[in-house]
Amino acid sequence: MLKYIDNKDIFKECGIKKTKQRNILLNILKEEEEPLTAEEIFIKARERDKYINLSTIYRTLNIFISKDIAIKLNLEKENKSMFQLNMMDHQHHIRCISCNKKIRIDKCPIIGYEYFIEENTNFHIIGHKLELYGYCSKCKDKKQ
Amino acid sequence: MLKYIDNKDIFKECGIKKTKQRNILLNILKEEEEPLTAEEIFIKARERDKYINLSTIYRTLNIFISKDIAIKLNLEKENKSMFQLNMMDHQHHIRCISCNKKIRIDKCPIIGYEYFIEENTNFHIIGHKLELYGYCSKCKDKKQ
DNA sequence: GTCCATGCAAAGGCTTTGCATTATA
DNA sequence: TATAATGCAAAGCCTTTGCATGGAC
Repeated sequence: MLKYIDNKDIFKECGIKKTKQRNILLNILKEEEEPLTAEEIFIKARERDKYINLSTIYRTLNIFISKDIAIKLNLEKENKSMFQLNMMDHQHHIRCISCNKKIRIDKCPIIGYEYFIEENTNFHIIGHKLELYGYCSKCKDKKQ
Repeated sequence: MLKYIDNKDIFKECGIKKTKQRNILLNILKEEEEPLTAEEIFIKARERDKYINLSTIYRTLNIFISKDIAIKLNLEKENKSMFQLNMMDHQHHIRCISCNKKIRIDKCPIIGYEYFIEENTNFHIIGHKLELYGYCSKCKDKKQ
């Protein structure tokens, strides 16, 4: 899991430079269980670097997302995005009900929604199972 | 299902006035299977009313959402919201793994995501099953 | 006739971008 | 030293809001 890998190695693996700002932001994401808005991240970052700029936050988060270090969530009630460390161990699949082909879905739509549901139901959510099903591209064509 | 209920009755039930603009917008949502951005709705609406304004679109959609006529989706890749007729027949539950209590989740996090997955996988999605589980508020407290 | 809805224009809020400066490899 | 990252300010885009006008009940 990303959380336990050294920042230096993560940056190296992604081919991006290690900077003080990126280090701070990655630490914040690692420390935080829940998704954060850019502004919340900004506030936390300012506690560690008095001069870090909001545009650096956004630029860095976008790089993290493109490198799959982080994921971006858009909760329904919010009109701002939330960001979270990419929990890479979490996987879902979509299954073809005709030929049984399976493909992996690499982004879980429920992360972030769990958080939203927790707020609304007062449940503490431990996990979920999601199964999507339909017709794969080949079987879809055959049907027509 | 909302789709087959007369607009006039929907407005009456919600206690809002029937206007030409609201009628047009509700028809657009009823006709469309897929979620639309405010701008897409605006363009379609302009074909039916040359003078309808974007702010009316947003205002009306927000009213529709507050009345549960429509739902708002925030897909991860987009930074704008998408809107869709509320398919009220679709339900999920969250289950307490301690006392087995179940509560209904009234908004499905997968609607809209199916659409996104279809684009990325070329599947034609027929449906999905989602099960969330955790500890309800009472059992959560007992544990502590 | 009253109150709510609309159009228009302007403002608000989140996010991105251009450019000069600074820091990394 | 060359290249990439940052800070700052400004712009961009989506969405909301104030206000006068128009329309529904």
